[in-house]
Amino acid sequence: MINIKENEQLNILNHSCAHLLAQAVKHLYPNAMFWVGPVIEEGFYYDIDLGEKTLTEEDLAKIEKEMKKISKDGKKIVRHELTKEEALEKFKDDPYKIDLISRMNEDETTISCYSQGDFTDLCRGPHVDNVKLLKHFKLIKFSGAYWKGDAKNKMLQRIYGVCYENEEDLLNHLQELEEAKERDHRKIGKEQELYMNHELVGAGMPLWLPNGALIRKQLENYIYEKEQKLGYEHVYTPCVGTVNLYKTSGHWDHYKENMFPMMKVDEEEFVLRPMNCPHHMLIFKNKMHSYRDLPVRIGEFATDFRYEASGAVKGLERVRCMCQNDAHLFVTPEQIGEEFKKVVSLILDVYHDFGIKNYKFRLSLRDPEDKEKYFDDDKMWNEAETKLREVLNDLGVEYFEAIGEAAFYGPKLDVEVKPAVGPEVTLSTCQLDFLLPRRFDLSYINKNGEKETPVVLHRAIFGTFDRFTAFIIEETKGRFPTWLSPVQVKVIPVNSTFQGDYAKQIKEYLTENNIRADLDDRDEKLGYRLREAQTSKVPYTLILGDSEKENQTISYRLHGQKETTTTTKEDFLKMLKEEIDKKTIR
RNA sequence: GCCGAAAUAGCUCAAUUGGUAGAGCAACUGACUUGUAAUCAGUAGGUUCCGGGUUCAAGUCCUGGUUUCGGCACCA
Repeated sequence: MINIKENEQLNILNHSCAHLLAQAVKHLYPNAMFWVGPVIEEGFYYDIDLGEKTLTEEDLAKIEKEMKKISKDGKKIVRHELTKEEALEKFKDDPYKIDLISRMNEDETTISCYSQGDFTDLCRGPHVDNVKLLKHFKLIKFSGAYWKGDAKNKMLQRIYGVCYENEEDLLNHLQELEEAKERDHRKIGKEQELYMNHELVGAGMPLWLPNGALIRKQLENYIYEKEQKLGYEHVYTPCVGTVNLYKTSGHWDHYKENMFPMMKVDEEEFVLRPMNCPHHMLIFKNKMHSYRDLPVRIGEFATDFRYEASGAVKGLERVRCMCQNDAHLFVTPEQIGEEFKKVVSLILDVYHDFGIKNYKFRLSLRDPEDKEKYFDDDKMWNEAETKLREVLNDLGVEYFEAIGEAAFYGPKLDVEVKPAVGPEVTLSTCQLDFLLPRRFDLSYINKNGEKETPVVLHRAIFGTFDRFTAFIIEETKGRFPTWLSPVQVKVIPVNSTFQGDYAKQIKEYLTENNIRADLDDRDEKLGYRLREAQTSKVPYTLILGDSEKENQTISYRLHGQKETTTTTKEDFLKMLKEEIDKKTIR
């Protein structure tokens, strides 16, 4: 999909279209007041105060119609400058504009406006020079949005739209939106019986069905092997902990609102755990460590519970019960760089295996002004942030910095990906932490026989298995690579009466050799069963008839292909095994 | 949590102003015995998300809740 924001022509077009939208809204709702109408990757939006009025689908259609009408009228778009005083006078009844005008810098003497026909709006521009150039647009959706993005403020109404230079591009865009819906993991999750939800279980509490559970198990095995080879030690720890555990870690003060509420048993207070760091800290503390032992890498596939806002839960992507691919790395200060590098390399390695290409590294830093949110120790923060930058620059990894996105205990590197539908999410993360080891009074003995506090790296390569599975469903559009497919081979006898035994025999042969094979010897036409094998996206379909039986061969067809290849069962198995071992992406 | 919308058979969806809840696919039964993307016929399947209300009458209207969807806010 084209990034409209980064395409100069489309950027101007879409921003101009936002003004056209505002003008149309003003015609239909004269009391409407306007906040801002920026261009975003997928088009534009405008935040509008419509007073008591809330929009409907029909309203959207009306607005669009009015926009077409204004466009046809073909008024010129004219830029003019106002002094601050003139602007304040002109928009004196509009608190939103006054807010914008009052933000003018000291050195700015005038503020620019754009007028088109009967409509004028503050704007830096640039714009196209006539509304008639805005022809190929579509209003996509509308919703509430907080003024200035702050939940404490009033909610305005936001209308999203998109504009292109020609009808073909617009239609392409709309078609891409439709196609994105087709690969939404929630749709495929239902079609392929990967997971389900039930209102009795609760929102954000997915139940993994056999097919989904199988995929997840493969992912677990895959990353477990990788981590073992890299010197990780895996543990199991309880999903419930005392409140004191989280008071010790400091999480209680920062996140108790987002935890499932405390439960009291006799005189003890417990919570469902929202993360595993405290447990792993205590495991480290369980014995003395020499600097020679470090890094110590404690890994766990750990189930956590977070009380995500009701409006935030989404399929497998944002849930209230999740399983983290978690690990805590205990290192000496000198080892930070090297160990951080290893984590980034592991991320790159895994993404390569899965063929993941569209991702962004985000260096999440604290907002130094926000003393509330972040642990207050400037030296620690500066040290940590410098260290991460150093390593990233050293590795030559492209990244962007995000102020105010850090964890309360330290900066982090996040990997952002875009799901089929909805905003970007974090997949992998690696966080630097000087605080937690101190709070748990962790130590190791250094070269000089002195106690020293280790530094901790929190990291999750898959993030959570839930979210990673969601992502991989969308990446593959439900056409999983053979090693991940719940069913790898569908065995179909041409006629179940005549070749059924042979098919059964082949199916058994594959099953005994650890291939997930399914026999479809139903009394249905071959075409019907083949069609079903194709639509269910099974990687390999075996077709066994009289000629295969006589020659003791098998004929197979790869998903999405018409051609059939005939070979022996031994050669077929060998080929399959090789493909599965290599974890080849189809 | 906030602003909207939605919830009907296992799935995808119908049901006019409030007036007998239907279809396709799937399932089951039978016939057909099949060589590369849907054989035919029949059967069964519903407290219309859950409470409460209005009405002679509610899938439809009102109301409280749950879940889902589109955004916003949040995301250790």
